[in-house]
Amino acid sequence: MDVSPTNGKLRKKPQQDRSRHMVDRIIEAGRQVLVEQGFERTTTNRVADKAGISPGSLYQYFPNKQAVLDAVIDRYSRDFSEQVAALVVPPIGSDPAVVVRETFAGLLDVLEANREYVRLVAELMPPSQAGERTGQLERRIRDLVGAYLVFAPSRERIAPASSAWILVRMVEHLSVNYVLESPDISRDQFLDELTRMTMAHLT
Amino acid sequence: MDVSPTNGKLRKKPQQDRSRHMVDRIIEAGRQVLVEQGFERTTTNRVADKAGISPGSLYQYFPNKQAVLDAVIDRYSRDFSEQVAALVVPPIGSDPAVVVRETFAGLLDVLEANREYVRLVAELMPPSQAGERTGQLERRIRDLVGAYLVFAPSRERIAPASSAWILVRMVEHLSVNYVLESPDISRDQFLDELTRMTMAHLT
DNA sequence: TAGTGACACGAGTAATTACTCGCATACCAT
DNA sequence: ATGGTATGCGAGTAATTACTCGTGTCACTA
Repeated sequence: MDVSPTNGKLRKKPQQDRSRHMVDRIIEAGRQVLVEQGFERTTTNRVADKAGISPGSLYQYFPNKQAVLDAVIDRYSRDFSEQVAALVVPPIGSDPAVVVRETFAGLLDVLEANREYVRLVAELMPPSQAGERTGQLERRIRDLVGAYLVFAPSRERIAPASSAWILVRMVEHLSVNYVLESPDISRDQFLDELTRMTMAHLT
Repeated sequence: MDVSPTNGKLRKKPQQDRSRHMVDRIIEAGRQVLVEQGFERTTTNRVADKAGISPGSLYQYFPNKQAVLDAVIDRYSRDFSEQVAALVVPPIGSDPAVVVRETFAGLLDVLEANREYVRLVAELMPPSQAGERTGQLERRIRDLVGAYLVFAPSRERIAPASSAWILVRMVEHLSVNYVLESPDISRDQFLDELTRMTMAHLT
């Protein structure tokens, strides 16, 4: 299993509709195999098989296995990123606690709507790709938190880098795990606690 | 790479000193390869090579590859568990915030002292073994948190299962990541924030 | 319709893997 | 010492892997 640092580029640009459709089928098959069989069992042959094509055809457009995986993640994260970005709606002047809570509620919605993607980057992908793996989720959430800080009343702002580290990680980890594990705790209660801890963390 | 559910038992009990020493060498070699090369590159042949023995000898005592990995984790976690267990020293009547902070400080010490083990279960091991993986760390920390709750003043107690879920995950994830990533945030500040958020979470 | 390049195929290859087996050697009780 | 048993060896095997290449088919242009 070659997990070398690879570009996610296509080897050749598909020019006919037929081949564009094939690239699509490969990515979709990659997603399915990844989700159904897990990372270890995701082989190029299996992906080709699932897509109903030959291994040779797969390599016509993807330079290597990693490129296929990258393409799968790419397709997913595009949607996800847009949805998270759309959450940044700062009603200035409102009660900060309310804004925080509503933002977290929105985040939870997005995570739930993208449960499969979340599971993919948080569970299925091997830690060897951790740099990229957590980056995906974390960067988005950091943006979200950061965007809030810009508009938040100054006394609510947290220290530049250090405390943001804590906040981002807490929010990300708790939210992701809440969605993935569906623990025995109501959504409202979860949001309450998360908000309360966040507010306690803000100066 | 066969990652099937396996027992961690030895195939044969070593009876002479010579062979007991060999089992030792294998486990130690397994640890080294795991840490130095990562999970993907940890093969039975490499472990045998590192131990300076033949692949055949490895399989004299270990039924399969997984058993070797299990043995490595086992050896580590024994130490770790004992150290965490030793942290449960409840000075009743003291200021709860102080007790919480000191307990977290102790936890941080233990994590730092076992940084290699923490990295192993949190980063190096594949998520496919997540059930066991996070279990290792999480169970210990849950014990720690739970033990505190027993002695805490009743008004500080958190709701039985639901809120404990949040608390345990927050403490575990933040502490582990603090130790692993060594972020640009002082130990005191980190402990302050962690304590404050925890106290905010307690009723 | 002929021709040309894009496309698809799938058997094949070299590398790596976990694991075995027949045989040699070291140890120990008698 | 001698026999038996525990120990150790390492070449070898079957399976799996990522990836290639020669061959044939398709679609578009002239």
